Amino acid sequence: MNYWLMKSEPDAFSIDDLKHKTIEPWDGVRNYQARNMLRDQMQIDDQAFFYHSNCRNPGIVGIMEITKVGYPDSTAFDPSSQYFDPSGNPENPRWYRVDVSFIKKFSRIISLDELKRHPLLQTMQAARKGNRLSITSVSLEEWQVIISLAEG
DNA sequence: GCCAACGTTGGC
DNA sequence: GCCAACGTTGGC
Repeated sequence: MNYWLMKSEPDAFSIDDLKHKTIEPWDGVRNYQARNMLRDQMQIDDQAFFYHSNCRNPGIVGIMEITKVGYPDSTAFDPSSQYFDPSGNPENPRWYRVDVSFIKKFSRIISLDELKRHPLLQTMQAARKGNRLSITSVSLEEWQVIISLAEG
């Protein structure tokens, strides 16, 4: 079982949007490192923190789970999609997505500032300065610390 | 293969 | 809106 952190801009898609859907394809990821995780590493029942980025109060807002392993992201082949990639080729898909589903929304945001300050979270990739990767892995230890912050 | 120019992410 | 920190592109 793996743990992840996945970013979304709440103006585009928030934890409250996810809450109202049974299954949601996590599409539009156009970065090779993140693609490799989507395609090769994520497994059914893995859990992921939902992170609100590029907003007034960035941070972790809840939990979701992976409900379908990586499969081609068809938005890359759809000219009407904002995620259309004109260099793409359906016979040899470049971009992948997984399906996720809502587990819970935290009663408070675990802010980026709090992640950065916590002594046990200094190793967290998502909290490092300059980090732009929209999907990062989370260790079991980091996961448990954050869960205790959210539930404490 | 190098690297300058350019584009994007995302905190602030 | 600014800009640091990347990732990508393309000339050479």
